[in-house]
Amino acid sequence: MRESLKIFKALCDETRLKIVEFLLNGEKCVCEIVPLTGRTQSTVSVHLSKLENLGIVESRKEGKSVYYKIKNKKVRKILRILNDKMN
Amino acid sequence: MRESLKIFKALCDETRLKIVEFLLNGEKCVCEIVPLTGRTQSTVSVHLSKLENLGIVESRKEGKSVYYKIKNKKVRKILRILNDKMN
DNA sequence: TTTATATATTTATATTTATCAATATATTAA
DNA sequence: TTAATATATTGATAAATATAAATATATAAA
Repeated sequence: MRESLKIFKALCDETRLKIVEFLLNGEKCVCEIVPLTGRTQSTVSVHLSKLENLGIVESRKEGKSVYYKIKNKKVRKILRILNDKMN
Repeated sequence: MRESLKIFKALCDETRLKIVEFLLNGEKCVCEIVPLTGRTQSTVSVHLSKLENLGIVESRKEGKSVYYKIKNKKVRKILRILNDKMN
């Protein structure tokens, strides 16, 4: 699948978009991501897997916790443009 | 719905992405868009409606033909970034 | 007016998707 | 080792989606 289509498929769901926008602030623990979304832990885990499979985020394990961060640089650029009030 | 989510929902389907990328070259007639996609006329028409409802494109009628063009400026920017080979 | 053409709408269907509950796995603490 | 905690996986289900065929509508041509 083309990278651009991967990015759009990753971000076309409200829950995943919210997660990725949260990760714009830097690496976050799953335990922080779950309450942010208002979804169950299993649902969020599925979304994170999907984001990782699409190459949008990457994860790192530390003890019992798992941390996710944005991997794809174009995602940052795109979200910056979209969240900019100007133009 | 937020504009960013609208854009991602518009472009997360291969057929719609192909259509919108084609429209980057300027206004096009439906009769040109249909064969490009490899889908039936009715399917393409449904996709064009969806793109219009999401505020991504706009249409103009001229005789028996209908022409579509990109309306949302951010869509152009985003696709430019994604189709750029450089990082 | 009748016919042909371009596009839109409707209906049906198969596939994909988001979600949650339940369970599994891995790691740390007791 | 056992219990507690964090995250992932699985299975079930309801909702959304993409698609095509059939039909409707609008316009132009004969």
